[in-house]
Amino acid sequence: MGHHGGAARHRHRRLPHPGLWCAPVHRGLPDPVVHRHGRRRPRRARDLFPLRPRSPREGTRLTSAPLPPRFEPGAIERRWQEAWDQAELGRAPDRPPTPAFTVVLPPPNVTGDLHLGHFLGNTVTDLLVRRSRMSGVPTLWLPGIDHAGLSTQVAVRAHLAKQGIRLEDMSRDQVLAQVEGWKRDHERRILAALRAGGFSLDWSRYRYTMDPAYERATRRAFVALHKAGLVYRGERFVNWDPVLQTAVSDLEVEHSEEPTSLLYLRYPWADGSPGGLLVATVRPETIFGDVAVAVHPDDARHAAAVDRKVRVPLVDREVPVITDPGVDPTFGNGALKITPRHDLLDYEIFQRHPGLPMPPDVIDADGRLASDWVPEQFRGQDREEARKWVTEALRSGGFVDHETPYIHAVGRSERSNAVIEPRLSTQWFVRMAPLTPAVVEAVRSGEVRLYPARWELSFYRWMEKVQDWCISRQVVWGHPIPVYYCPACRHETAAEEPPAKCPECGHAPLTPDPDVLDTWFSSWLWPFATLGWPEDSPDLAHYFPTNLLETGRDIMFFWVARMMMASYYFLGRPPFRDVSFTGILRDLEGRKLSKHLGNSPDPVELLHERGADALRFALLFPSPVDQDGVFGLATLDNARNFLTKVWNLVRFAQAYLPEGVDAPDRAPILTEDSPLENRWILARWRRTVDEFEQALAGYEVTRAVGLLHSFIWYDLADRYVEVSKEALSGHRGEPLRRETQAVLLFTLERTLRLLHPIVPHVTEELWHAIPHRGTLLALAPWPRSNEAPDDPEAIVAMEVVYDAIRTLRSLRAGNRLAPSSSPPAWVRPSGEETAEVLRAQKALVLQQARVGALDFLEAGAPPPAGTAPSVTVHGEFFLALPTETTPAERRALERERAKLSGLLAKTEQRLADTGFRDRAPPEVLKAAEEKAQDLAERVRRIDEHLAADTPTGTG
RNA sequence: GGGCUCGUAGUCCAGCGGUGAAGACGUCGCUCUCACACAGCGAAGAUCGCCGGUUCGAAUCCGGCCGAGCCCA
Repeated sequence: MGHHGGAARHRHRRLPHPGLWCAPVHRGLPDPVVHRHGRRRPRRARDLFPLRPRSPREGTRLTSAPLPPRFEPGAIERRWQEAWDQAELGRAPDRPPTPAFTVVLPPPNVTGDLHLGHFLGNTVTDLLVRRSRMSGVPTLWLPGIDHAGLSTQVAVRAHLAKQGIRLEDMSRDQVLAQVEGWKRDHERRILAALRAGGFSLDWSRYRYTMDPAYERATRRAFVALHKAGLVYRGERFVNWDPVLQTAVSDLEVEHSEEPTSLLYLRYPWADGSPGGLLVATVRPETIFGDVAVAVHPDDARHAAAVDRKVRVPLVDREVPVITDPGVDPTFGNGALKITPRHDLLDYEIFQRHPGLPMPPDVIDADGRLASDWVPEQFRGQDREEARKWVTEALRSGGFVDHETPYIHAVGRSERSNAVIEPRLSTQWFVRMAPLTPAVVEAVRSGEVRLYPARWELSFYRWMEKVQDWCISRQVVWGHPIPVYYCPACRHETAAEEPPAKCPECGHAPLTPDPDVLDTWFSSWLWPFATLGWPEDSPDLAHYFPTNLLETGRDIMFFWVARMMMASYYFLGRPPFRDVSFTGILRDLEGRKLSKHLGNSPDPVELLHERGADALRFALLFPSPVDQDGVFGLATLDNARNFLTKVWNLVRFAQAYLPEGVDAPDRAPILTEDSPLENRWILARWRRTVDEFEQALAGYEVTRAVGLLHSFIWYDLADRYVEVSKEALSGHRGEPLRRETQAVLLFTLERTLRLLHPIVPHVTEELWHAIPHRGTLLALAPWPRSNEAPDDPEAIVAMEVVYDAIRTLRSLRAGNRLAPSSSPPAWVRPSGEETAEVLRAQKALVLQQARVGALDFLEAGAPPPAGTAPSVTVHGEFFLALPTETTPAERRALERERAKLSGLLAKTEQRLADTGFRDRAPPEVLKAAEEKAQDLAERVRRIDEHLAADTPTGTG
């Protein structure tokens, strides 16, 4: 494997690492269900209403054996991953017949391993990608990795240091060999992790930022920008990392506030007059590079000092006192020493005063004092160390007037944590200003949308003040800068291929630029370079612009913004339509999950312990994707419990579905006689699909997953299954049994399809355990809500029924009735509609509330004796009690009364308010009036019950 | 210094102008009822950070304060 040498020849059309994860690849699809334990399926039936008889040609699979009682993810996940590979599930067509849905994977850095954040982003993407694929849209999710130049070299450097080897002591080739080895190792681990997560990537299009074609694209971009004058070389202030000895970009510097000491130094007057000028500094070690002392022109305190000369302490060099508006008069004493090579502000002031001499670097590339401007005894000392020694010397020389504690803004290199040394040096830069307008306009016009949209503000703000981007790095690992210098005429040539001789003077050979490019200079081409740019490739035509970028907002500026710049510049089009920012995962203490803090579990380990599906579900379910989310082990337990629930739901269905059932092609046609629960579950399913889709359209993944979760658990499992058991057992007649089987199968099968993009493995397994059509769930058509009928009345009616059931159950539990007892109950419905529903669904109430009878009371009829009452929105319920009303029950009634009369008072108060009557919309007014009536009625009834006091006997 | 986000039951969070403030974990009862105790049923638990304003009406909008976090200099 090693390098992707093939990349240059044709586009990759092979699994990148055969043998990497697929032990022997199985030839066909795996046998779906070959479980050994479990009960034998009961019953047989044929001619199922309204299913058609099974026809053998249609690939319908039968339940071959019951599922084991417990869900064990390990073997199942491996099996289906192999099946998907075998089917080349992720592979996008070369010539998609219809517009495609494209996502590029943010390429993980070969620096390290995947962390949970990657898994979160990938799970969200896989959800959308699988859904798109099932919807019949040609779908491409393109994987790849990033060489991550500087950070990988730093990682390898640290790794070698542990063995006592200094990277700096190795030759360039040795370093490259080391880094290559590291890359191969991590690439293997990253790819194995991606696969274990069940992510349906198109491995045939796998890319690497250093494969030859990609390198060529990077060179093309550089040369084109160079030609356009947007890439230039110049001596500028850069952020210098003295440990890694390279320049880094502004974004790679992390700012923090650190305590230090502010020294007030007395610079003696050059003419020998007593006293001197007080100059405050936190960096006394740079004193040797001073060329002036500056004060603000309006600063009256120092007016007399202007144009005089002072002596730099310790070296006695004479420097002028100058004025410059850039001086902050509130800092220290208002006098600033000017060290042009070691501070950006000083440099700017220096440039406005042409008479000043340019000093040498008094701090060299590795952060040590150097140059003949530095007294011999300090040369070679490290900055930190030198600060102490110089301070000491200043003190003993009597130059320190006083010192104060000071909070200093310090920039540290993201990679080495070394304090950044601002340094004047010759580097390559990208001119950003010409690249930003198209990008800002894209977001403003909505051509590119950010989710959540509130990040747009930070986006604009950054764009407005973006500085030129330093892209040269003085390291080994990376894309060489494609510039060649002529030793003879000094001409510099930027070219995609090394020129044989100097195009100016014909001299040969030329000297290549020794530096490499910032990693992001290749990453910013990712969405189109992976599709074949700069070639006019078919993939670019079919799959670009991409539809979605799912990434962390920590790289919004590093990557997202820059990709947009590159894409608009090179292709004149956006790189993607939607950008969805994944939240940041936190632990229970609210800390960011990070390797550094040691609070970040290894996702691969979790995955092996708990299964990919559980991990995926845990990441999506309680973790707001657009906010930051909390991740803990409780979350994983939750996920496991849910998956077990689904598992058992299918086991239940298996047990009640007869042999020989065909897959549900469409929803069963219900009739006038169909029971409420069948109408209801289909209507609920339909509504769930609608809401699910709506949530996903706005990338509200958490909400979408939550909707499905509660539908499955509370509607399907808790209610429908419980209610339909009677019918499924055949106790309500054969036609109803067949209809209920059909409804159950349809709902379950379609729900597994909906759930599949979230937890693909277990749903694939379960789908194969029930009648279905097709070879893989992953390839089954995406459900449409209108497959099931809309039936709002059924939904309302079921709420009424469950209110009754809940009320009666509560009375049972509150009065400690034996579970086996089934006392009679009465209801006085609050209205005719409720009465009608309850009358029609009486059997359902009896069964679910376990009451022996439910009789309806007339409006004026006295409450039955010996009963416990409860009053709800839908009516008064009475449950016969074996004994008299308990004090506990009386207390419950009193509490209910207090609550209701409180509400009533509030509502009446509102109604009495003329402002409310005049200004509130009529429907709100009406609702309030009805509510007041209802509350008053219920309070009155409770009062009746309380007044009746002791029941007269047993019902 | 500039900007952004978040403070809702013991914990995590939903709701973002009119619903008796949703759910999950945890807690407390009762059930090992023939898919599931990784479960079911029932119950308790919240002055929606504090102060003021706008409005007929505020958890929801505005201002201030207090607390937590993030980003940019």
